[in-house]
Amino acid sequence: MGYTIKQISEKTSISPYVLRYYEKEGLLPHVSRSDNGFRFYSEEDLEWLGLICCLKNTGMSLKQIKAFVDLSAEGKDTLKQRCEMLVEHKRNVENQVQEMQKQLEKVSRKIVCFTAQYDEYRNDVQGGSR
Amino acid sequence: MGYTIKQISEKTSISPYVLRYYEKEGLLPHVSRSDNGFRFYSEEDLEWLGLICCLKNTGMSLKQIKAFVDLSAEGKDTLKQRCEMLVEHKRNVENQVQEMQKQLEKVSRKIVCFTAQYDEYRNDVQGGSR
DNA sequence: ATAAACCTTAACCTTAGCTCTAAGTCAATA
DNA sequence: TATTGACTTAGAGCTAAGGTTAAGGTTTAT
Repeated sequence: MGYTIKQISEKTSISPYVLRYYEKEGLLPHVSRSDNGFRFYSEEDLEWLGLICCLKNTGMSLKQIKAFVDLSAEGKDTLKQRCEMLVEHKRNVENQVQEMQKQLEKVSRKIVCFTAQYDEYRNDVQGGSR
Repeated sequence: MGYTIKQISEKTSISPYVLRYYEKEGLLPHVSRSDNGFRFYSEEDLEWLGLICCLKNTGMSLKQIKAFVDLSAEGKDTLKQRCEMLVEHKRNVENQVQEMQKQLEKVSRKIVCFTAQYDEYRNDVQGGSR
């Protein structure tokens, strides 16, 4: 029932430095402490961290994540707002992905073009089959 | 038949500073000069710039782009290598996109979860329909 | 002759996200 | 009891990437 910073670090592959840094920056508030003052992470903290990572992995900045966390701290009144935030983030990422795929199309065309040039070059220089 | 740095800047929305910077970093070599020493970009330069942007937009670092450009400078012998480079880049980006979509799935689930919580909250607090 | 557009070199800036150091506390172990 | 090791804090420093600007100068058009 609860983990040390090291255990969380191992579970998440986030270094203790970063875990403290995230907490300091307000991304992961309410982490409780043992009697000795050591951080003591609950299952809930671990879940939060999961969401944070997920947002981070989809390109949300720590600043934006903090905004989200701050809203959460205000309680259920902000549920709708938070929901909208996630929806918008999702939309943004989807757009980025789409844009990326469009650019990838261009890369693909370049590849075709380069491949053709290479084939031609092979024929020219090495006279054909190999 | 050729453009000044300003014209290229307008065509590409890349600032003159950045155009010079790219050139200095070797991303866009061979830009010729007028008699007065001013840069004079050819259609080919413009095309190169297009490829550069495309690679950049798909997340290739300037360093990697330079590596690609350097290979090009070595002539047709490196055609195959360049081709492979593009193919690998494409594969990388596709993987990233896929990973992104996986993470987006998680976000979607969170949204469902938040929406449910919000609905419940609405019923609780405001007694139902609105 | 004055301003606009360009040139070069090289220093500087910004953002983002860590990463580490120093100095100290606490608990278990030799 | 002394040492080791896991933790604590505040705050400085680092890295990477990609610009951006300043200073001082030349050329070309009005």
